[in-house]
Order: sequence, then structure tokens, then C-alpha cells
Amino acid sequence: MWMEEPALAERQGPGRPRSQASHDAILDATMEILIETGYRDLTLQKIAARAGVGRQTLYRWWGSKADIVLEAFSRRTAQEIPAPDTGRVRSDLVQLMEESGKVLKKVSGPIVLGLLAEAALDEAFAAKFWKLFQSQRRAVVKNILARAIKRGELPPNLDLEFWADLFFGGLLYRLVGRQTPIDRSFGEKLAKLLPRP
Amino acid sequence: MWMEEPALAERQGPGRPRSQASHDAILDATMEILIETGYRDLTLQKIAARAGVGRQTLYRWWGSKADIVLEAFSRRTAQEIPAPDTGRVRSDLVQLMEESGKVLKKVSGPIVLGLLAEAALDEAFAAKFWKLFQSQRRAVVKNILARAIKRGELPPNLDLEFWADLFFGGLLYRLVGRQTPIDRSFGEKLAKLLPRP
Amino acid sequence: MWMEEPALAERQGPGRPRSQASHDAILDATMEILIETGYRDLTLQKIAARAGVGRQTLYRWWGSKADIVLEAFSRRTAQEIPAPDTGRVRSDLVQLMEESGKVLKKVSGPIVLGLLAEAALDEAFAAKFWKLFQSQRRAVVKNILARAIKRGELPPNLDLEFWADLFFGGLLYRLVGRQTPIDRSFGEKLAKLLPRP
Amino acid sequence: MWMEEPALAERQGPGRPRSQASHDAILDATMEILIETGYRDLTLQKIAARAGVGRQTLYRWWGSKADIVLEAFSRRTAQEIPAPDTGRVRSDLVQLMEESGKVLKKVSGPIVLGLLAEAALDEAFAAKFWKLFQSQRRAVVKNILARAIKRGELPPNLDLEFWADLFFGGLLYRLVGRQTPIDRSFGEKLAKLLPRP
DNA sequence: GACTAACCGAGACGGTACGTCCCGTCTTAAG
DNA sequence: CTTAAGACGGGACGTACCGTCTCGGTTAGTC
Repeated sequence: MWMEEPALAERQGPGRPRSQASHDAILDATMEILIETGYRDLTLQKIAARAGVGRQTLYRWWGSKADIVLEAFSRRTAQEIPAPDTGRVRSDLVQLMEESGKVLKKVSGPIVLGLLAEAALDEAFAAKFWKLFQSQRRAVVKNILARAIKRGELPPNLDLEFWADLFFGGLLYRLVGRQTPIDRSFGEKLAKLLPRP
Repeated sequence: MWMEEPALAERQGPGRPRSQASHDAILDATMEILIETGYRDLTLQKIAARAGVGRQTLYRWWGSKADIVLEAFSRRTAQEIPAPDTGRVRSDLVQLMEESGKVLKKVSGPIVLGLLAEAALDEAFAAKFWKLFQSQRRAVVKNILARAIKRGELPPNLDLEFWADLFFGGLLYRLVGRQTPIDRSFGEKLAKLLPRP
Repeated sequence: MWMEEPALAERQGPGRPRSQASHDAILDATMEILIETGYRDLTLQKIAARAGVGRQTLYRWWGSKADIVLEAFSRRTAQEIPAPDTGRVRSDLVQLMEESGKVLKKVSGPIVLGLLAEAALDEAFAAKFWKLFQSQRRAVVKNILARAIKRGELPPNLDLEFWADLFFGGLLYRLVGRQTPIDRSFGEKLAKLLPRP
Repeated sequence: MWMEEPALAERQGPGRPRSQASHDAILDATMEILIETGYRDLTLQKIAARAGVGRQTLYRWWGSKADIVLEAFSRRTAQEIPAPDTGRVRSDLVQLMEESGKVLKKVSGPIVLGLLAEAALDEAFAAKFWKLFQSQRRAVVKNILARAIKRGELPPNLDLEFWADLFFGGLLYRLVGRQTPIDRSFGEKLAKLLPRP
């Protein structure tokens, strides 16, 4: 059915090349609609109309709105939350949690929730989403912990994956729950659980 | 739009009373379709057809497929995972995590994911879902911890909500991620973090 | 697949009855578009839009634009060409040919051509079209001839079907050919071939 | 828009010459698809794909599928029905009608119907089609009649065009109607109407 | 025992989005 | 300058559901 699209630059056989302008217009239109009306009311139809693009073009390069949102979102999100490096694990984690909470309160929250919903409903998409999430967000947490181990702040046998699960599990749980904030205090409680070396 | 339906028993003026048979047929049909084709392909149309019920009846009692699934699911799920009580917090938590993992591997997993997706996309539904989840699942964890505090196994000022967040955050994160199992080992790692009194 | 729709009045089971207003609006919209842009540019999409009607409604009751046009056309065409009765076969036929030619020069021509094209391409539709054509137009010619036989103007063993074929064959051939007119002179040449009693 | 293409041989400037191989492949592919799926499902897209030809090439040489079919058909149809010459008008006509009926029962029928439909819907194409039809089929009938006049079998003032209209009008009418056969008996009835000299 | 009122099933209604197909045009590299 | 390839914007197709509506019919309490 759908398979890993070529990276836009690579592919070059005969035939008219893919239009960079359309590509960009689609991702821009997607973000606009997302911000205006949210993930649920986002529609391939609306994206195409807003981007001034044939509907087929969307199907040619992505496969669903989730794939488009994932790409539109990953373009902007990488730089949004800078990886902290204060020299102390605990304050790194606290700061990361706080920054994440701030960003998610703005436009990113609803978008992440949309992607999360899609991942919950579609195992194939979950794999793509998780892969990206892993490299863009989880890697940050694991770096913080790894640096701390090197510094001797944490025991060398610390289970990085487990701690990343805890960090993002809590974060996403609170994001979906919308009851308790994702803030500095939450980060502090988590950081206090970290073992001594 | 839609507002809290009366509890079926209460309301009684003139007019034909609501049909308990239809009510049940709807919930049964919902579970059947959920198991056969999953949450995404579940449709009010299909539920009504399968249950032999007018489509209007669904709108009279519930407001969306999410509400129906929530009720259909809550009917069966309460008894599914018995609250453990071994006399030791840590083994209680481990056992609960293990049992939860087992249940979620069967039919419950996809259904919980469906409800989670809905909660992610719809704040109003999230409130309903969380309320139920709170009373049916979170309460179990908090009871385990509360009992342990009474026993002197845990410090009396332990933040129950925080620990519940950690437990279910990790659990749901792994459920959506579908990468790492929800098993005894995960419960053990979590239990080890509990503070001494 | 598609089968003879009920006559709008007859059918009455449970469920909301068919909307007469929509039915009429559809046929009206169809005639309007036909006159404005012709058969080729007529589209189920446009009919629905113009009639202010859901697209599904068209599929529910007809099956294709050809079926709709056939009904829209048959509503208006029956009375358009009055059956002549001058007391003489030859002048009856001449007059009928002349009147037919006149009508086909106006809106009817393109519509008949559209239906003819559809009949040429679709055997199933051809049967429907021919049935209607038989009862509305061929019957007129055969009546004229039958009356003449009764009057003793024509031999009693005259092959009515063959003469009807000749009449309409010539007529439609000239309609499609658009080279030679369908006029009084054509009718006269045809009438002259009729055998003496 | 589209205008009379040069005759393939004539034109010759600088640049790569047109490919005769492509030209033939297109016409062959067209006939194949016509036979397999009929005129309605014939598509420029499919022709190009089957012929292994760029889609643009079709537009360069012809303007529509009707034009392609017309050429593909005219290549093969000229020789299909030999002009009869028995020495007697009536048997000539009967034989021609019979042969035509036989050919139209095979592959030619649906194709002629397709072209007829196109002619009905598109006046510009009708002119092209009629011109070819005139020279390839009508000419045969008019020759038969002209020879008979020369022989003294028919009156010298016979209206050839009128009789050709009658012949092909009846033939095409029965072809579209699909109710009565195009056979020897039909030819005989027609021949009997011919006037004595 | 008639009346009223809310329910029931069925199913048509106007809409919206889907995913597919084809159109006619364009833009490449290759010949 | 043509060719095959193939992407582009556009538009119609036929299908699936949505939430609403309108029927005839049912089933209780109330008069």
C-alpha cells in the first residue's frame, strides 16, 4: 500500500519532478488549519483546497492526514524545545519538563494530541510516530541522563529506557488528562526519584 | 447539544418508556463490532443495524460512539482486573501491572486505545473518560498505596496522585507505543522507586 | 444492481417517504442545465447542486444521468408533438415529420441526441429508452397507418413495424447527421412510397 | 484548440521525426481495448499505457479518443464489407444489408455505436464521422443505385441521397434499437419499395 | 376506554469527506 | 523538436456516515 516516500531530493528518473512549492504549500496549509480548527476538523479536502493543490497530490506523497501532520509538525518542533544543559541532571530534567509544558500549552498541545490519537488507533502510524518521537524527544532525555552518568551523578547501570518511559509517560498522561499541569513541580518530583550513584 | 442522560430508571412521565432490550442490544452490538473490526471502523450506523435498532435511538441515549463504547466497556471492565491485596505494596503493584498487561493484550487493549484517542481529541469526552477511569482504575492504585501507608510501609506524606500518574502514565505510554511490554518487570522497576517510610 | 424504481406514489413501507419536492427540483434542474450547457456537460454533481439536493438522493432513485434525463424529458415531450389526424395518411405523415423537425430544432434536438448516444453506448439503457420511445412516438406513426388501413387507404397486410423503422430511422439519421433537414419534403418523399391498397 | 493534423509524411523540419511505430502501436492498442472493454471504458490514459506511449503523443496527433477510434476503425473497415455487384439492384441491396448485418454483429457493432454516440454528442466530430461514412459506406449504396439507373433498372431521376438515407437510417436505427435484426429480410422489404423505371 | 405523549423501527433528507479515475497541461532527461 | 515518463491542478465519480427529519406503529400513564 503506502511505503516510505523518497526524500523529495533523492528521486530523479524521467518525468516531471515533484513540486517543492506544492509540498511546502501543503505543509503550511496543514499547520494553518490545525491551528484554526484543530486536528479533528482537519481534512485532506480542506488541506488541498487551502494549499491550492490537487487532492491526488496528497495521496501521491502521503497517505493520510496523520502522515502530513507528522511531517508538518516535525519541521517546526525540533527547535522548539532546546535541550537544557545546566551541568546537573535534576535541574536539566526539571527545566525540560517545564519548557515542554509551556510549549504544549500553545499550538503544539492539540497537535501532539492529534498525533497521539492517531497512534493509538493505527499501529502502522504508531511506529512512524514513535520513531520520530524517539529521535527528536526521547533522545534529549536520554542524553541528559547519559551525561549525568559520565559525570558520576548517576549510577552507570541506570536503565535509560525505563526513565524515558517514566518521563514521557507522565507527560503525555497529563497532556491527555488535562487535569494536572505539566510544570516544574512535576519535573521536580520525578527528578527526586533518581537514584544516587 | 448533548446533555447528561437520565439514568433510565428515574424519568417517568406519560409516554412509552425506553426499551431496556434496545439498550442492551446496542451495547452488545457495540462490543461485537469493536472486537471484529476495531474502534476506527465502528460506526453508529453499523451499531444500529447490528442491534436492530433505529439510529435515532442511539442519539437519544448517547451522543457519540465514544459515549457508547465508554458505557459498553465500563460494564465489563470493572471486574476484569481484581484489586490485589498481598499485604505488601510492592508485590501488589507488580501484580496489578502484570494483570493489567495481560488483560490489555486481549480485547481490552484496542478498546482502551480507542477511548484514549477519543479523549485526546475531545476535551469534553476526556473529562467523562477520566472520571470513570479515576473511579475504576486509579482508585485501585491509590488504595494499594493508602493501605501501605497505614501499615507503615510507606511514608505518610506520600503523593498518591503523583504515583498514580506514574503508574498509568507508564502503562498507557507503553500501550500506545506497542514497543515494550506491560509486564511484571516493568512493575518491579516502578515499585523499587517507592520511598522507605 | 439498479432496478425499475417504484412510481413514487405506490411504495409506502415504514420510514420517511420520498420527497416530491426534491424529485421535482431534480428534474427541473436537469432540464435547466441541459438547455444551458447540453447533455455532455450535464453532471450528477451539478444537478444535485442546482437542485439543492444531496448527491445520494440521485443515486437512490435513478442510477445515472441518462435515467434522470429520460424521465425529465418524457415529462415534457409527450404533449409537444400532437398526433395529426387529417383523414389522409400521406398528409398525416407529412405533418408529423414536419412538426417533429420543428420541435427537434429547438431544445429537444440536443436532448434526444444525448439519449440516443446513451442508448448507443449502454444496452440496458437502450431498452428503457426504446420502450418509452415506442409508447410515446412510434405508437403515433402506427396509429396513423392503422387508421388508414381501416379506412381502406392502405393494404391491410402492411408491415407497421417496418414502416415505423423507416420513419424514425430516417428521422434520427438526419438528426445525427445534421446535414439534411427533417422537413415536409422528407415526409413527402417517404409518404409517396406507401403502397396503394 | 485542435486543428487538422499534418498527414505524417508531409511535415519535415529539424528535430526528431514523428514515430510511425508509436502511431501504429496507438491504433493497435485502441482496437484491443475497444474489443476487450468497449467504447465507454476506452480512455486516452489506457491507450497510452497499453501502447507504451507518452500521453502527450496522443494529443499531438489526434484530439480525442473519438478521433483515434475513427482512424483505427477506418483502417480496417473499408475492406470488411465488399461492394456487391450481382447485376440486379435488388439483390445487390439485399446482399449489402445482409453482409452489413453480419459484420455489425461482430466487433464492428459496438465500435460503430461508439462513434455514433460521439457524433450525436459532438457536432464537430459528427462532421468528420459523416464525411468518412459518406465516402466509405454511402458511396457503395449510391454506386449500386447509379449502376442500376444506367442499366435502365431504375428511373433516371431517382433521388440517390434520399434512398441512402433510408438504407442507413433503417440500418442504424435497428443497430441502436437492438430489437430487430439487420438481415436479408429487412433488405428485401426495402428493395421492394424501389420504383420501376 | 379514549387520549396523550414519548418511545420505537425504518429509512429518506441535505451534507461532507473519502479514495479513485481521468482530463488536459506542464516539465524533466534522453534521443 | 519529438519521445516516454510522470507530476500538476482540477473535477466527477460512487460510497459511506453524519445528524436530522418524518412516517406508521407501540406502549405506557392520565383523564
